[in-house]
Amino acid sequence: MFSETVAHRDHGKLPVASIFPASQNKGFERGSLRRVEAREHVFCEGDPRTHVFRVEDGVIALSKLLSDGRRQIIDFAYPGDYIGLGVLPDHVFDAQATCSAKIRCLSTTALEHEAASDASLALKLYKAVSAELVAARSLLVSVGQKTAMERVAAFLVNLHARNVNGDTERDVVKLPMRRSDIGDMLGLTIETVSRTITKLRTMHVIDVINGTEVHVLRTERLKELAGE
Amino acid sequence: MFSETVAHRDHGKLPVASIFPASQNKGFERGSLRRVEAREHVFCEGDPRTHVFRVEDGVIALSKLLSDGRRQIIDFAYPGDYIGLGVLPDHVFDAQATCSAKIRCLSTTALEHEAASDASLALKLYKAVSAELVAARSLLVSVGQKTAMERVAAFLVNLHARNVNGDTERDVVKLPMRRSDIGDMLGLTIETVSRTITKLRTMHVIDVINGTEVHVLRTERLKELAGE
DNA sequence: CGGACCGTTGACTCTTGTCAAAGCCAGTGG
DNA sequence: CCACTGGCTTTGACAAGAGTCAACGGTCCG
Repeated sequence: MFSETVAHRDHGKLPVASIFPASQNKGFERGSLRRVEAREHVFCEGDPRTHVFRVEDGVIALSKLLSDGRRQIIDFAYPGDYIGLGVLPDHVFDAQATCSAKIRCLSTTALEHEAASDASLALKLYKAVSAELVAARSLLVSVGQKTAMERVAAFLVNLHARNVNGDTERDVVKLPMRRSDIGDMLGLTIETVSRTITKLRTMHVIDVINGTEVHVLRTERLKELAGE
Repeated sequence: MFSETVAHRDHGKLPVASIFPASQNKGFERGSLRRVEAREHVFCEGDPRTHVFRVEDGVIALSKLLSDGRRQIIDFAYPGDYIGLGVLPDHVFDAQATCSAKIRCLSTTALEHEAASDASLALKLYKAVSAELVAARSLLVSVGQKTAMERVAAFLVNLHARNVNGDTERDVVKLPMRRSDIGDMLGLTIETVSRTITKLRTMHVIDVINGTEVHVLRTERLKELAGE
């Protein structure tokens, strides 16, 4: 069913920043590593929330589905990000790899048990979720108020700011997801996403290689187009 | 003429809340009460985050502005809700009363100092922010994927579920905000909001008294229209 | 080579936005 | 008491941005 695609072997150093205190971790750092193929689900909405995951490699799309199949991607989780935090017993969204990925699995019960007596850990959870909240609201502003051009530009600026490539190729933004993923995140169709990217190309603001690698030619112009 | 047009961003007049000793502060219990007139700002984006507030009465709209004036309301805070939680030193959105309101002011520094050594308080913060995150993502799904009718219906269902009126008048939903506030939350214009509400009336799903009091006539139908 | 999948492009449709005018209600002042 | 004013909502006519449907093209892989 899932064909074996060739693994990325080139993943560089992983972000060390962890919400789990190294000094007193009860094995949190060593949760089992799991490989997830492109399009494979890590978990679905409604699944019991037995684990929290840290993305080690690849990208995980977090999404919610309507009954008729419409999908809203609420976040992309990149290496170093945690997914599945929260206080509810079940997951409230789907998590699905957009490309081949690796994730570390961490026990929810152990985490919560630890947090109940460790204020600094609880505060780290607080901060992690607060950061997610800021991101969600930022996306909400895009989707609620911006034009297609502004949304796509803001999306690219956002990816650009993450600087996933490290210092080399500062102005190259990889798009490790399909047009449909971008569209489902921005509340646009794949056709509109495609047309908008084409327009950015004709405006010489970006260049696109193989449809997946965006070269930002005019950063400031792109930021202007992102609409504040 | 002393009507409520006090306040375009008059946060310079923000009264300083009294700071209760941290030792007595079980996090959320104390703080001075402040009255906020309709349209008055509690704080603005960029203001130093010196206080967290609990809504005691009325409704506070939390919003973000684009440079050209477009506004996205990211949440309505009702009595019992907290506003201004987070980890950043400054506020990242505006908070503005949609109608006359009362709020309790709580010192940020006292709260954070307390939370640093009290895991249960820190966990409460974690849970409060997690709940905000769930709400923000739910709104994101509406704005990103739903039609105008579905958004308005979902908005009404959401208010209906809060059951602000207590047990009496279970199917009456007060709208203590303007059409422009609803529109800015749902990513619609006031005209579209108005037309959609009119359509719901002609469908006999709701009835509207004085434009501000919605009687839900067919709850199930309204939920269907909300699109899952 | 052929098929599956994805992205691009074009023609056309339609929901929602824009602009404009009228209605409604509350508060005010003659 | 009633006309006037201002803020907000409703309604209508029209425009436009994004969606829909369809065809084509490129790439990967068996």
